[in-house]
Amino acid sequence: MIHGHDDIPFFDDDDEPRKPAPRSGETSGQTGGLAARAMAARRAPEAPDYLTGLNPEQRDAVETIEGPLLVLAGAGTGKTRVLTTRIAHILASGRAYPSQILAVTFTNKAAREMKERIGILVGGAVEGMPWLGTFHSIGVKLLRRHAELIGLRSDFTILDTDDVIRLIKQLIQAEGLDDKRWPARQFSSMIDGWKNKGLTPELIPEGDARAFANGKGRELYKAYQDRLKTLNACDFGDLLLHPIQLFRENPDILKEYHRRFRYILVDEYQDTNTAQYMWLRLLAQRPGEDDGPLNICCVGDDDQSIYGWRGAEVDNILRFEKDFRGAKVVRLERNYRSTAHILGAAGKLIEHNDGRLGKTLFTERAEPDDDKVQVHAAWDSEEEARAIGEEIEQLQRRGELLNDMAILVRASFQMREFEDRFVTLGLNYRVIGGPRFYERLEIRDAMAFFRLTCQPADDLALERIINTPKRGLGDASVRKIHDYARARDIPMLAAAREMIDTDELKPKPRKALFDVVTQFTRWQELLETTPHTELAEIILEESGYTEMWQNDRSAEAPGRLENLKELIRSMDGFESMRGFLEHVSLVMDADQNEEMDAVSIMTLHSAKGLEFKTVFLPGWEEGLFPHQRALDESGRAGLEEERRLAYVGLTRAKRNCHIWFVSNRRIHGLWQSTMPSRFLDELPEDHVEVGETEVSYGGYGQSRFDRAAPFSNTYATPGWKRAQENRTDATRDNWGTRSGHAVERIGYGESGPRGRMIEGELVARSSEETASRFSVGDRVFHLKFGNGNIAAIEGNKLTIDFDKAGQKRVLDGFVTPA
DNA sequence: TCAGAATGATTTTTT
DNA sequence: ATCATTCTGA
Repeated sequence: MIHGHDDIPFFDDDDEPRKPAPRSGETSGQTGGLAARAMAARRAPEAPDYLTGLNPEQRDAVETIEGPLLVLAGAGTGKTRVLTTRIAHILASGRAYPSQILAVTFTNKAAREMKERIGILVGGAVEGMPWLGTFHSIGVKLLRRHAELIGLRSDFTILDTDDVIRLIKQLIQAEGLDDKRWPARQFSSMIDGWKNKGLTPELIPEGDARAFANGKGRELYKAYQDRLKTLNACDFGDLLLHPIQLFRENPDILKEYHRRFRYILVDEYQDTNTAQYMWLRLLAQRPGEDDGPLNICCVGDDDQSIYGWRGAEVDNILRFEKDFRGAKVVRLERNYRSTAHILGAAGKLIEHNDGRLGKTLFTERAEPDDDKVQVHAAWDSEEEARAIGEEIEQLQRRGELLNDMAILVRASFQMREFEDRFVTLGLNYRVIGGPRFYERLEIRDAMAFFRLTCQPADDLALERIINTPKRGLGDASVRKIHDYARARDIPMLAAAREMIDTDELKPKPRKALFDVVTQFTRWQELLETTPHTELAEIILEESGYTEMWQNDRSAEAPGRLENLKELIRSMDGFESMRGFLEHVSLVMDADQNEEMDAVSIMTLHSAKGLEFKTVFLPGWEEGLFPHQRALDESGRAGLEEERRLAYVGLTRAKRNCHIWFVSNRRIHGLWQSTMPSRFLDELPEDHVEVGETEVSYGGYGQSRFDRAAPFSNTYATPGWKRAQENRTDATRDNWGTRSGHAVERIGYGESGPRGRMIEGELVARSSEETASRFSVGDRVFHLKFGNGNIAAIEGNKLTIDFDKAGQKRVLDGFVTPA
C-alpha cells in the first residue's frame, strides 16, 4: 500500500522508508465514560503509547484512517491532539511516509505547533513532513515546482498587501480613472474576494465587474493579473488560484499528486474559503482506481466559524457529508477545558443560531464550588477598565499568574483603555496581534532593499525605496523611469541603468539615479561573495538608510533602528538572503516575549484556539458586540457570526469568565449611550450571576441587564450619522423633504428592549427625533461631566464647557437643561 | 520636492 | 479622538 520512490520519480524529498510499526488493536463501540476508556485499554493492551489516554471518540477519530472523515471538534475537546495523534498513527503504523501526508492549517503558528507535537509523539524521528503547512505555503511549494506551467518563473516574488495596493493604484491611474473615486484599497479587497471564491477575471459576475471603475472592473482585474505575470509575482490569492489552474490544466500532474498524497488532513475546516475548498477537492478527488482511496480528514467546528467576512464558507463544513460520499462524522463533545457553568452558558448562547451541525459540550468535571459566569455593569469604559484592573490585581494578590488571564475585546480600539489603565497601575500586559514585525515601515523598507538586490526585476521594491532616504528622485523622476521601462518592457532597474546615459532626466536626479543604480549593481555582485547578514548591514549602511533614522529626532526612531538590528539578527538562521525573503513573505510572525508574567489583551478573533484560566469579556453592548456593521452588512448571518464570536470568547475560559457592559462609550470621540448586548439575555440564568456593582444607576428593567435608561439611545453607524446630519440640514423645512435615508436597523424597536424585534430581521426604525433642543450658551447638566455651558452646536453634537471636566463634545441626548 | 494642512475613515486578520 | 493619506502652496 505504500508507494516507493519509483512511483513518484519527480519528487526529490521522499523520506527514507520507515519500519512499519505494529498495527494497533481495533476499537469500536465504546459508549463513553471512564469505564469505556478502561475497557478499551484492556481490549487492546498492545496499543501504542500515543493512543492511550485518548477518550473513545478521540480514539475513533484517530483510528478511522480509511475513507473520508469529518471530526467535529468542539472547543477544548482535544482537536489538535486528535490531529497530531492521527498523523503519528499513520506514520507509526507504516501506512505512509511523512512525505505522503498532506496536512493543511490556516496559520503558520498552527503548522509549527503541529510539527512540534508530532515530533514529540513519534519521538522526533520524523524529519520534516514536507507537506505540512498552511494552504499558502503549500501553494508556493507547488508553484515553485511548476511555475512555468502557469506563466511564471520559479523564483517569482510574493507581494504583500502594500505592494498590491501600490500596483493597483498605478493601474487605475494608467486607465485614466480617478483614483479618488476608485480607491485602490477597495479594489484590492474586491480582487481578494474574487480570488477567495476562485474566480479568475473571466469568471467574475457581470455585476461585480460593473461595480468598479465605471464598469471596467473586469478589465482592471485582468490588467492586474497581466501585470503580476510581467513582474514575475504573485499575490496571496494567487497562491491558491494558480495551483487550482495548474491542476485543472495538467491532469497528469494532478494525478502524480493523487498518488503521492495518501492521506489528507485539514485543520479548521470551517474556515476554508471557496478557493481552498476547490483546491482540496482537486487533490481529494480520486477518479481512477490507481489513484488510491480517498483518505481525507477534516477537523473543524462550525460553531467557531468567525471568518465569514474574509471569505470563509461555513457551508463547506456543513456540506461535508454530501461532498464526500460515505463520510463518517465523529463528534468530540467532551470538554476538558472549562467548568460546567461556562459550558452551560456558552452552549445556551450558541443554541440561538440556526444551521448548526449541533454539538453540546459537556464535562465530567463536577466542582460545586465553581463560579458562575459573572456579568458586570459599568458606567463607562473607563470604569470598566478600572474595575477589571482591580479584579486582576486582586487575583494577583491571591497568587494567580497574570499569564492565566486575558481580556478579549471585540474591536481593537477597546484595548487602549485597558493599556492606559494598566500602565497607571503598573500591571504587566501583552497585546497580542497588533501590527506585526514585518509590517513595520522600516522593516518593509529594508526588505525592499534586499528584494531589489536579489531580484532586479522587483519594480515594486524599487519604487518603494528609490527615493528613500530622500535623494531628489521624486514622483516625476519615478514616473519617467516607469514609463521608460514599460515602453521597452524591461524592469525599472534596467531602465534606470539605461537612462543614466540619456538626457531624459535633469542633471540632478540623473546623478542621484546613477549613484543608487551603481550601489545596487555593487550589492548584487556582493550577493555571491558576502555572507548575507553582512551584506544586509552593508546595504542598510551604504544606502544611508540607517543614517536616515539616526538623524531622525522623532520618538520612534530609536525603536526603528532597534527593529532593523533585530531584522538582521533574524537573518542569521537562514541559508541565504533569498531564503530569508521567502520566509518573510509567508511567515509574517512577530515574536512575543513569553517569559514575562503579563495579562494578555487581544481581540476575540485572535483568541481562537487559546485558553486562559480567567477571561474578561468587556464591551458586551449592542452596536459593539454584536457589531453594528456586521448586522448592517450581513444581517442575520452577521448576527450569527457575532454570536459564534461570543461563543468563542466564553469557551476560552477554563475557570472564570467575567462579562462586562457599559452604558456609555466614547466612539470616535463622541459619547454614546449604549444598550446591553442581546447576547447577555441569551445566557441561561442558572449559569450566570449578575455581579454587584458599586455604581448602580437604577434597577434592572425587563431584561436582567437593562437599566432604566434615561436617554434616548444613539447610534454610531455612518448611515445613522448621515441620517442625523440630513435631519439637521432639513430642520428648516421641518422634515418634510428629508432626502431620504431609510434608516434600517436590526434588533430593538423604537420603544427599546421592550419592543424587541425578531432577531436579525431588518426593521425600519421610525425616526421621531426632534431638532436640537439647545442653543449656544444654554446651561446644561451631563451625568458624567456635571454642569456646563454650551459653547457650540453642530447638528446633534454639542461642545460644552463643563465647570469641572473642561471642554467636551457630547451628543445632545446626554444632557438635560440644568 | 517637501512640509504643513485638509480630508477622511476608523470590526474582525491571515497569508 | 486619532491616525493615515492626500492635497496645496512655497
